[in-house]
Amino acid sequence: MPELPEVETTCAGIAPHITGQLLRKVEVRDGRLRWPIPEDLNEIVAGQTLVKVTRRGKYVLMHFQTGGLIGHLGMTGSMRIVTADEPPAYHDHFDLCFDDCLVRYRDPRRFGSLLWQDYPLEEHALLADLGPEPLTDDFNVDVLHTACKGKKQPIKTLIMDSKKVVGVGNIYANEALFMAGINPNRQAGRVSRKRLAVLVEAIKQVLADAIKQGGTTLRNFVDSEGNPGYFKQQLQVYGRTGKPCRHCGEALIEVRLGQRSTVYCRHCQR
DNA sequence: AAATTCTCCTGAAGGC
DNA sequence: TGCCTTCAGGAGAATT
Repeated sequence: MPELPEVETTCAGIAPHITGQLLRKVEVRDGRLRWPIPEDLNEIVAGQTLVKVTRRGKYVLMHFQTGGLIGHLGMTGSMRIVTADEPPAYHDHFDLCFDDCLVRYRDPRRFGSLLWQDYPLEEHALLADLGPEPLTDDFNVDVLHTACKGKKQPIKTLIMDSKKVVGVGNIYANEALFMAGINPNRQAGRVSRKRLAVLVEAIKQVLADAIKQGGTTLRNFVDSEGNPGYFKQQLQVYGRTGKPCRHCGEALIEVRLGQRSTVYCRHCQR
């Protein structure tokens, strides 16, 4: 499942191949994604030149002349560069056909999306209310402290709320909370400012480390097979229910928070 | 207003 | 071996 680091890796992987190129056509084989791919998308964007590729949260933004494509990889989406003679496989739902190559989108569970927005892109409903980027200075202890003030919701669900901060998925939320020594169940408003500062740094570090990992698996990513980057990194808690905490040895426990599996150490995380 | 639950989907994994 | 059920989860929508 693509998390922010995988999206970052995807953007970095496709950008050099398509930046400055003319988009000839959007070839949609199955437009039934999270939201249907707009019927008139090809009419709008075909013939426009790609100016740049950026990322906002987990959204891939392809900036053209009059607006941009807003892509999301959902749970199982991937974008890779292929040549025009490569036949599409099952679940390859659309191609962005540029002059020299195609961006081929594959997504078995179809939780992803492809939408269009005229400039300015941030006016799109999906982008308008997003919180700060976690790896910039816009995400800091002041912002998080304000967001947590008076909140009774668990700290874990708060940091996974894209209106508070973008790009913190379930895996990295688990890992960051372990790194910060904070119990995922703890009410957000009852985490001290000092500990929130530690959490901010943990989130930044976990994501930055994963981007480094993602960078190392870029080739796999483009090749097709290969595990996503986070499988290669040393996960401390996610997927380790019942196994010994790497700090104290106590068995890690799992609970459900907001329908998401939450793993933590009762001893190390308060 | 805030917090929780539901929803989309398919492939993998587990049970018998 | 095969069929069934359960689970995973991003994140907006719906509900409490």
